[in-house]
Amino acid sequence: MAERATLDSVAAHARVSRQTVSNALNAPHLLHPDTLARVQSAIEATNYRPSRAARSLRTSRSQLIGVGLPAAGDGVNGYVLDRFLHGLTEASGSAGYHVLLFSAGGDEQEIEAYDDILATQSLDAFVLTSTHHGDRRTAWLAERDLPFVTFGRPWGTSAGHSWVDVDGAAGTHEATTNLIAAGHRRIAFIGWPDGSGVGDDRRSGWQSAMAAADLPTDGLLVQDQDGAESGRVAMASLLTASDPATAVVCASDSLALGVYDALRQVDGSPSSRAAVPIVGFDDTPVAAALGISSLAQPLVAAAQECVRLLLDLLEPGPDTADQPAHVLLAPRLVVRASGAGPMTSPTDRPAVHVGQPITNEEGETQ
Amino acid sequence: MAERATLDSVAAHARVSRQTVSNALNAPHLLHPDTLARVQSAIEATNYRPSRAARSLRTSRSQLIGVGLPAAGDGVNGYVLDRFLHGLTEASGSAGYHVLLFSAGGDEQEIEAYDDILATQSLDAFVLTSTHHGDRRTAWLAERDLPFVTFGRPWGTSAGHSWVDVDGAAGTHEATTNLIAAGHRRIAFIGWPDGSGVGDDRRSGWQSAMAAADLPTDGLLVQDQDGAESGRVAMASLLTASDPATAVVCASDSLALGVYDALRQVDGSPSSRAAVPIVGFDDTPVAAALGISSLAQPLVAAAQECVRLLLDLLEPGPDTADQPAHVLLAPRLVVRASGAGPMTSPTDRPAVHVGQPITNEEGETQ
DNA sequence: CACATCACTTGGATCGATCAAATAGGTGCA
DNA sequence: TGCACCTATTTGATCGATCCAAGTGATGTG
Repeated sequence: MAERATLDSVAAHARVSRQTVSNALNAPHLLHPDTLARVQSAIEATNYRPSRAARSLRTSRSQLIGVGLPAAGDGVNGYVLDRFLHGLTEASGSAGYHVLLFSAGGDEQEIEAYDDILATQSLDAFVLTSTHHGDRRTAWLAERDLPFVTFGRPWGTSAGHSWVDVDGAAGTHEATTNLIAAGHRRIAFIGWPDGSGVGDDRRSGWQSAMAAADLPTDGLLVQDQDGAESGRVAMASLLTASDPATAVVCASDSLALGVYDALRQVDGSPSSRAAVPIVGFDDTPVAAALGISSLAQPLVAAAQECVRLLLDLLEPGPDTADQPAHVLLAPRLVVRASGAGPMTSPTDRPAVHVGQPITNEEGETQ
Repeated sequence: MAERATLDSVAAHARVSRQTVSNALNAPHLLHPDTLARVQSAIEATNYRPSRAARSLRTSRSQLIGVGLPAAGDGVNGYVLDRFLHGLTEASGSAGYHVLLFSAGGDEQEIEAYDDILATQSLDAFVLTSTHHGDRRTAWLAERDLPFVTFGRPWGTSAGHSWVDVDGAAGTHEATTNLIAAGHRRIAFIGWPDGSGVGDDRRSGWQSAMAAADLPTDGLLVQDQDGAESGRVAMASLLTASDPATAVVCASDSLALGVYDALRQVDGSPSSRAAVPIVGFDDTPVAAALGISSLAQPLVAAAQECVRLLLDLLEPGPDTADQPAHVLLAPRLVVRASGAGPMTSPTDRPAVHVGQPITNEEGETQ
């Protein structure tokens, strides 16, 4: 294996000076076409690639973007994070950047990591996930003029920075409207306790859709911590009500899984599953496996937007706005349940009442 | 905000030379205790941290470890990868390293990324996941003497490199033995088609446990691609057999989910769930949510081992072995199902027999 | 013909750390 | 006294890129 090629070795090979080779890469318009061609073939021949360390030292830019991994189980679930990281890696890669991970057990610990990174000048920018009320990280970063973008709105605080987020309310609104169009009137929402920005947002979409159709929501809202067990309990209570729900929108796939389970408990026949349509959130493999409808976050697109906004900060062009930008993406409703049309109508199929294990063979009509 | 502290500025502050400050960090034993203390307080006062770029340029080490993100849905699932990345970030962080992501759509694309990284000298080492038969990546890296560790055995090829893996066979063996001890005799295994190293490994543990107890396995093995639907179909066929299974061990939680669903279809009452104990693999949130037993991979420990082996390669000590090291970790059996003892005995609860009109596909037995 | 202009190319200094070798000061031993 | 030796610290060179200012011809212009 030959020695690593350097700027000098390439220059010698092409019979030009160091700087000319450098220009061939960074400012090709300065070179005479013939020279450029000669240098490029020399670069090719020696398989030259500029040393990241040297370039970084001189330019004080590392071409690295940091992402704090949220503590497991906190906020974003593994599947969502995984896909987001994928998108981020791809998008930043094609812009010449790489993604660096650092662990972030909590705000303070994460800030400590920022401090270290700032001092060692090892990162150009940050992407924050799992924004929440009273997030101290954004203020810390803003104070020091470090470029960053958050995936998630700055709940509570005013937005002094750029962010990208998925419009949860629009998603649940669409899902609910869809169910209403299919004839449902008693559509329940199972979500999280008030106070979590994301949860409140998702709930509000359901509320607005119900309000827009003049449908009452009394007895249709259940709020509990995330998890299948919560969904199970919630669904059980919704079914025993005097005027039970005929469809359910959930703030997460975990809750949806619980709901699915509760419905199976009432009636195990496969066809009746669709009788009470369920809509989850995040479109995880679980939803796909069980045939539950779900709202898919456009994670790759979100990641691309994050990178785009970061690049605006890192390499501002002439037409780059000075104001921080905000991007809100709509989730996509993935309709599954019984492979039929948008949502099953309750007029076609009787609503499930508890106590009587309805054996409904109806099957996949329509 | 003050200027970034450099080696020189700290030296001036402590009234010593550059090199002395450098030694205070890298070779403290060379300094006089008094000098050391003086320098350290100067470092403290100026919040000095060595520039990564400069250090990297001089030492030609980046303190970065690369991890190729496997294409989504391929091999490792998001949850497992997430936890592994967490562990890796933590473990390498405490060793002074950071984790860099790069996308890897396939072997070739990944190798291209290696080439780039090699040329720019931007990474010190690699961690590979999702090793498979005929993996070209390891050979490529080994040829060029690049330090790397795989999380996953080198299936098929001989092991010329260090690796860490989870002993799937030991896990399924333990689970099966446990079920046998609880009185089960007809224990099925639902896995993947022959040829995938991981799948074959997990199957073999069940086989050896059955053999050790002199139990026949005829009609108890079903192999199909991963996914809940496969599990559902497999379980349906197992139940309709003349001598049906009373317990099931699965190669994945996805399959286990399908099995769970198929059992609910037969009998929806909650207590009967435990009648046919299910054991999944990976201990994902789905298993936890549904109360399915599962084999948890010690991902944090695996990540720590990966880092330890990498450090042996990167910073060999006097007592470091020259031979590549292999670490095999045992998964942990997480028993859930009905909160009772290890596994439910079939004598306590009647096994589920079918007889109902279930239309079965007669599927891939063998 | 001198001089400014333009297109292209070059050499020197620099980023901030580490490596290698040299220096200053003390101690031991002949 | 003289020389070797050890400790503690300093000086100069270097890693490989980019920035900056200066240098070379060729051409156009008054």
